[in-house]
Amino acid sequence: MPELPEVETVVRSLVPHLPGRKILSAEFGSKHVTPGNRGALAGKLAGRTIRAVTRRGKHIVIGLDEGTLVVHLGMTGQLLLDATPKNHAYGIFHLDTGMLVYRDPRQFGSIAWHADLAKLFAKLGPEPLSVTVEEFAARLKKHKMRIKALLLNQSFVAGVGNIYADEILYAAKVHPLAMASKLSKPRVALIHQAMREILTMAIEHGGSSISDYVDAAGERGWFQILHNAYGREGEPCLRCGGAIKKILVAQRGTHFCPGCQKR
DNA sequence: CAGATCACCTGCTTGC
DNA sequence: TGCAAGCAGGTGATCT
Repeated sequence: MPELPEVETVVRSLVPHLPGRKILSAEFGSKHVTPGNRGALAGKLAGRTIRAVTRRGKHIVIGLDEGTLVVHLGMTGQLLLDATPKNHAYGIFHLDTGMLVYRDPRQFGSIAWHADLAKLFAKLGPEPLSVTVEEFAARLKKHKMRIKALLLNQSFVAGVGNIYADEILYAAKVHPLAMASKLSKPRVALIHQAMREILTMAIEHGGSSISDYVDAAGERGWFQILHNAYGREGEPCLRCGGAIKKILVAQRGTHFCPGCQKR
């Protein structure tokens, strides 16, 4: 589910509600989502006051009066405010008023407490909505990788996932298998601009709900209706009318238009 | 370093 | 209808 626009939407839906609230207690029920000593984690959180909720890449960063709670939604994670815990609720935070529930059927997400955020984020690339075109171009030059694989690499830019990588390359008319370091300056600028526009528009639409993504209030996003490439295999390209093709790049399903996207 | 392969886990869709 | 295979928004380990 969750790439930068979805995580940003979840964060924005939490910001009006969480800061100032106190975590009275917490319970965790998955050794995958919360590896290690789950009782110790609950102990770390009990009594803490939430100061702020922000985002870094695909991570939800919940600043506490002592340390930081970092939540990653993996593929199917949901952070729900004042929801009744249903199946797959592997994290429950009892607040002074209401509760916060973490659901994650596939358990690929993670919940952890960190004293040192700098260490956790040391290998993360820049934010795609903040990185300048100059820095973006300079970083591209350093990698002999396929552009699609590079966009997915969180140490290159933090937050782009499989849906938005496809949409960005479609908008920029760049073939997903193009070699990153060999892209011309104008094409790099097109990718950079497309990245900004697509992610910004997706945030404005509350992200993309393909199957189970919802924000903290349980609201679905609407950007999926504006997808031009992702999930449109065999359907006509909205620019040239040719069929959208699906191939495998970096082991991920990759949708593009062979007619408009050149290497 | 690039990148392929596999693994983690559940649930939904597809094909026989 | 039933069942097995395939696939899914992510990431990290391991091997070539």
